[in-house]
Amino acid sequence: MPKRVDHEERRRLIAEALWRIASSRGLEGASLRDVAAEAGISLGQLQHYFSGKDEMLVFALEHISTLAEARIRDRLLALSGASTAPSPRTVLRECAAGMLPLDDESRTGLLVGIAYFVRALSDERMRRHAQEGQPKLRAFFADQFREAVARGEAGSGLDPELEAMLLIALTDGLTSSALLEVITPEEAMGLVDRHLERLFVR
Amino acid sequence: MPKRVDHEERRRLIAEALWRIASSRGLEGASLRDVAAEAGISLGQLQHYFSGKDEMLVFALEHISTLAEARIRDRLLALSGASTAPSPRTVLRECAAGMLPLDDESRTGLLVGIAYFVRALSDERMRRHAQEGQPKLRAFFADQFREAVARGEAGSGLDPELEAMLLIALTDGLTSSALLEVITPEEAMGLVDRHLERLFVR
DNA sequence: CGTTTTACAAGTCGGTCGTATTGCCATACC
DNA sequence: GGTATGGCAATACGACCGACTTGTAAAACG
Repeated sequence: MPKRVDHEERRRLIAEALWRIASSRGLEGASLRDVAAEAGISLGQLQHYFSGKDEMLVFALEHISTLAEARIRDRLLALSGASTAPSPRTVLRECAAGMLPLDDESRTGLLVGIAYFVRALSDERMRRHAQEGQPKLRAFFADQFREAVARGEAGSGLDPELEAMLLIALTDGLTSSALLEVITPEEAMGLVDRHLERLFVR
Repeated sequence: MPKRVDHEERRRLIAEALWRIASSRGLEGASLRDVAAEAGISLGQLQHYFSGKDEMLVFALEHISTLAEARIRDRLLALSGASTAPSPRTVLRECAAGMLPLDDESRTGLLVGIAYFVRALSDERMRRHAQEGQPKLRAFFADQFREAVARGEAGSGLDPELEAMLLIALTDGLTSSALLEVITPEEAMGLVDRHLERLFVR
């Protein structure tokens, strides 16, 4: 055998090349040849690491959602490191911030996510993947709202599950507007704050 | 010349065939041949009515947004016909309902809209089109909120412009979730009601 | 040291895409 | 009634696409 190569590492490299293309030209506009060129490798080499286009797509999706999750997790860890037990409101704000296209990295990630979202709309198998992530996030948000109510930081008339869905939908919608440049990412964040301010007692 | 044909009528017919494909397979999956087949005509005939694919796409987009607008307008007219001067809250609720995928027609329209939205993300010219619609809707929503504040039906601390953006973003986000079948359209409508209930005084 | 296995390159294949070309038929007009 | 013209069909073209096959070099292993 020739030099031993870390397969996973190479696959990640290729996935990142795919993101760069998908975020600028869309997922449909990312051919195997384009991705290979973007990654600086040959088509043959790319095919050596993925059995087909579908496998590459799925791998890249799982990898990017893992990264996005980690990014938010880091954000939360940094938060709970500073003071003891951050308030639910702060946690929710920070999560929402992590879901908005506030920097180039998350912007790229969101564009890629939308490309997959579109495919999920007409692809049964992809839809399953896309549906999996949301309940987990919703449960986490709901927990935060529950905690807030328990602490008396939010009104008791507040339904944690419903508010979780509302906040997620709101963030998603603001993300769309921001990506379309109808509003700026900063305005989007301001609107999230506005929404949260209404939910939590002063 | 042979039999005279209503060009606009034919173009609309073709546009509707395009929607049916775009709503099930996405815009990228709609080739001229597919659209022609769906419309029950030959590729040559389709080409006779559109100078190229781009022109067909733009026409279909303008046509569908016109229809969606008319649908909501009808809804509002039916509303103001029943009683005198419907409350802003009712108007906003009805608009939001018109923007959600509550029936098959609006569902198809939204899927097509998303297909265009995606293209707009990476296509400068399409983005202009997409950006145009929102300010008008936002201004209308803001007017409703202003009216509500003036009538004393909503708290005076409410910023009409911000609330308009929030409601639009929320509706968009809920639409995405509903199309992905993470929530049902009825749940989406319920969440809009929940949001509106918080904004308006009881 | 020879064999096997891995990493990669290059080319080919059938298919589909948007577009352009060509031609025929039917009709309206001079 | 010839002819110009609009409606439409058929076909071809060049550029891609994803998948597959083949060839080659190099490193690990017996």
